[in-house]
Amino acid sequence: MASNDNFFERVYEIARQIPYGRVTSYGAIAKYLGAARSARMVGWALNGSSLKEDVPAHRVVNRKGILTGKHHFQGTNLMQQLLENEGVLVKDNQIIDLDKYFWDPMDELL
DNA sequence: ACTTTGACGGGAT
DNA sequence: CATCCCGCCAAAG
Repeated sequence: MASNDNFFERVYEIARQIPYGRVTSYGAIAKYLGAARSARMVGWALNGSSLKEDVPAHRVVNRKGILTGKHHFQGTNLMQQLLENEGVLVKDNQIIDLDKYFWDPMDELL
C-alpha cells in the first residue's frame, strides 16, 4: 500500500481500462492523469507494466500510432502480433487508421 | 543533491 | 511525414 507507486499504478489503472481492439497514446493517458506534459512518465510507468498481466501495454502507442515500445516486449514483434490479434492492423510498426482504433480516456472513460 | 535518461508531444524547418 | 529542437517531469544512477 504505502509503497504502492501512485504514478505507475495510475497508468496501469487506465491501461487496464483500454477495451479490446482499441489503442491509446501515452499523452492521452498522461492528460487524463493530469500530467499531460509527462507523457514520457506514462511510458516509463508502463516499463514496469511487464510485471502486470492486467496491463495491456501493447495497446499503448505514441500519438502517431507507432509501436515505439515494441522493443520492450519479449519478442521482436510481439507487440504487433498482439495488436493484429485484436483486429488492429499494423504496418511497419505503425498502426493503420489509428484514429479508427484510438481510444481516448477523456472521451470514452470520462 | 546533481546529472542523465526516457515506451512523448508539439512546433518549427 | 522526416528531422531537429524544446519543454516537461519523474525515476534511476
